[in-house]
Amino acid sequence: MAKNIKPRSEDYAQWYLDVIKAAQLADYSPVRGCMVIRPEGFALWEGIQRDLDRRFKETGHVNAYFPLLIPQSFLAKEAQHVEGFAMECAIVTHTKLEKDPTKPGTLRPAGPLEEPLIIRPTSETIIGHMYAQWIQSYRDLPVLINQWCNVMRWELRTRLFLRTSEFLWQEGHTAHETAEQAQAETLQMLDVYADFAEQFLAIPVIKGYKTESEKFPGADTTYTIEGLMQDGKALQCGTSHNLGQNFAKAFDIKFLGRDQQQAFCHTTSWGVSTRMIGATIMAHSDDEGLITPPHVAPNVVAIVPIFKTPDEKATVSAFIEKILVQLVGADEVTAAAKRAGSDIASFFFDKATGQKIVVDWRDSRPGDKQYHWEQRGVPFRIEVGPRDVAGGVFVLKHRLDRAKAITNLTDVSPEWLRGLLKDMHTKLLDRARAFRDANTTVAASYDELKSIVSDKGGFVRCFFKPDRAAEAKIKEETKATVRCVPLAQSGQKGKCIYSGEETDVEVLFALAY
RNA sequence: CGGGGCGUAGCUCAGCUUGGUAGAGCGCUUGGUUCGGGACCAAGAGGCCGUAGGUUCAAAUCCUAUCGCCCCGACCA
Repeated sequence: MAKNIKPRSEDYAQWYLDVIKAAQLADYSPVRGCMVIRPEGFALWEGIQRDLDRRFKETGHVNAYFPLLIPQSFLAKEAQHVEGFAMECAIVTHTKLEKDPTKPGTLRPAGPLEEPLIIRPTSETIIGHMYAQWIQSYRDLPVLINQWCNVMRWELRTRLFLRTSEFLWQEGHTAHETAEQAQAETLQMLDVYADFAEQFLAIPVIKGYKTESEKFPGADTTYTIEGLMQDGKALQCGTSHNLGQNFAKAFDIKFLGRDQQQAFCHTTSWGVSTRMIGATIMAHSDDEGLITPPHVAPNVVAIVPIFKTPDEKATVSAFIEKILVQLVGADEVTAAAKRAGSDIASFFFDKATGQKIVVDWRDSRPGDKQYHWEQRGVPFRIEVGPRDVAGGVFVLKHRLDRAKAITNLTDVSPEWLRGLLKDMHTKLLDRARAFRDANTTVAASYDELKSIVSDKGGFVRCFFKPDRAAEAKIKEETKATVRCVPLAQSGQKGKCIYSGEETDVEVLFALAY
């Protein structure tokens, strides 16, 4: 058992932090609410970027970059937007520092700006401003741009990856000729996100739309993918907004239409953030530490040699080289030998994704190394000792179920490993889906909702007529919120658990991060 | 911003009540014995006790101020 990780059953929040610390994914920074993403954690983000970016390109989008700083006045142009973000904006008010004569050794701001700048909490406003200049005619549409960047929201309470003051994300911003096109784009990107979450990170998600009280400030409709974490709390994993003509009107994004009339564009925006890393951790990991879904894992296999004498080391090393040649090819083994490196040798298993196989030659005990790679979530470990070499086999250890399998060297090939990785992905997704389904409960009354939320947790599915006041009251009484109105509706009618009125709307309630 | 708690070695903390030469465990370095799931022994490096005042012969310890952090709530991807 891991001695540096608190079990989930004892303290789920501490477990989450322990897993991050043990896997060295992130660290606290000197600035409150901000985190340092360490190499192991950033590798996960790079994996997410790689796969999502491909999906964006495949759906016709291109990347661009807009500035970090936004004129303060921009934020005021869209009424709902101000309401939503004004409270959490960091503001730049000065252009330089100068020595403070009243306090020797300290600096003070100088050169006040005429108009303060805000650090983007999201970029609808500045992008809207630019789109207004770029779009003149229906021939300029659609505009399909994404940007990868950081944003800042001065959060009151922060948690590594799940909610930090500064976070990394991508934000797609599109402009369309018609409402139908904007709606199609919004739903298309929701599908992209859902498919990405399930097929890349093995996180099953529910597609739905947000109620009025939960939607993005300035959107007509906010769609969401909602995941369920192992403690029974929901996590919003990504959002796709149909902004209607709200921002087009606020930023004057107009075009001359096919009918020779000026018209406002219909715009969308959609994003996922480093929160996805938090979701991945919480959806899959166990009391032994991180479990990395195979597609995002920077290292897919860690090889641990076992030896005592120099002779044994030579024997084991030669055998490991055979394994490597069969997995990555002789050329890559040669190339890797030339790369400057530490005692941990690494070999590209897949050059397209950058995923590697590592061999841990560090001077420490095999047990230490097992824990080391296990806690970092490496999908598979291979153990090679003198006894194995004698039999032409090695020990394969599965991170997911911690199973051991004696494996013949002759079975090893890239297809063999790809099969293992694919199988692990399927098992992870199935396990998470089974958990989600087992923790989705139907409630027929408000009392049932209350008892499920407080006793069992998870998603509570029920008939509910979305209503701002009712939702506020329910949140006050149960802390649960409407996570979404699932797109998959039964089509039946029932009584709203709160008002008792007949409705055909079914929603999911849950406690949320 | 309300309510709690805490600032002492890289980390987790003891010492403070009742002032008197700075401590432990983990981690780190070196050497040896080890090595198939977190080894052991020995030696060693590492601290303006958050910061600034005050009381005192003497302050990590008492007093005052200040800064910062963590937890619980309100806000949120």
